[in-house]
Amino acid sequence: MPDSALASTLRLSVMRLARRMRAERADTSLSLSQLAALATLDRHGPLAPGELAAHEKVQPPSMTRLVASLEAAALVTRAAHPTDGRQVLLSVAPAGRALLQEDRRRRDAWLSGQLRGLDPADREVLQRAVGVLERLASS
Amino acid sequence: MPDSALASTLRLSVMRLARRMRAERADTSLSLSQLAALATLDRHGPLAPGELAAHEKVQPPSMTRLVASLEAAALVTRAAHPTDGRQVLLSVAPAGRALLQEDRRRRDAWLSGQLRGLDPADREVLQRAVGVLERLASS
DNA sequence: TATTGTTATACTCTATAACTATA
DNA sequence: TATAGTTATAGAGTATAACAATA
Repeated sequence: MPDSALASTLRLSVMRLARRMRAERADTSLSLSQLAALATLDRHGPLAPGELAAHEKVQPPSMTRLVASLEAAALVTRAAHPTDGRQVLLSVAPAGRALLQEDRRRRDAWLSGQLRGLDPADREVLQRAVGVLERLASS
Repeated sequence: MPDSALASTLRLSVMRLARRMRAERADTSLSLSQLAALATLDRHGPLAPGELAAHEKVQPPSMTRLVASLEAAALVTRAAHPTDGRQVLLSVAPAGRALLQEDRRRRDAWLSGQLRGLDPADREVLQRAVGVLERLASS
């Protein structure tokens, strides 16, 4: 199989699987943007709105609105910056952390179930492929 | 590696790679919705707007607007239904087909380039993983 | 004067509800 | 009366421009 054919089939299968997994969380009350911002805040620890906007590749005004909705849902809290009065520090509230864990658990539950239905040989193939996929994604 | 751990790492790598590939077509003038509708019309052949809306999982009024934009760009053409005066049949115009091919070519070009940079052993792993990913996506 | 964040406003995409034309 | 499609209108989500507060 030449690279071009492998590229086409790999692209299609990855895109389809991503779409399938995304569909598996259709019942969450948060939008993907809100969930992504919350997850980033959880990974990086407390961030200012501007920094969070930069991480999420949205403009500051968009992040203002996004954060306001997360705050209204009591998923993030805001605190004054210790030295710079202009800045604000956002943190994930306990309820936000719980929501993230629940969301991950639900998505992984579906995929885990699918994986259990595979031949051991197929699981072995996937396990070796994961590292390669990861390298492709970050290149 | 237990299924749950494989599930987590597989989910992350697939999602990241999908995002990376999507980013590789940021310069196309069409939105993802427009491109998807055009591709579906290309795959299935002539369809009525309502059928196309059902395929794309959007409501008919949304498809009306979507189709109008594709028509304005001369990417699809519309024809009267032979027997039912209420219906309309949409087809991909030559320019639409050319655009689809160009879009696929550009995305595969990026991925092909990445694949050429891999060890032969890694390509072998991917080749065997593609089938498994495809089965997961369609389950 | 520069920087951080917010408010005001507009655009895109999609939805539901109401309307028109044909069966 | 039922169906296919369109138009009218509204609600997310994100953008740019203008503004307020602090450094």
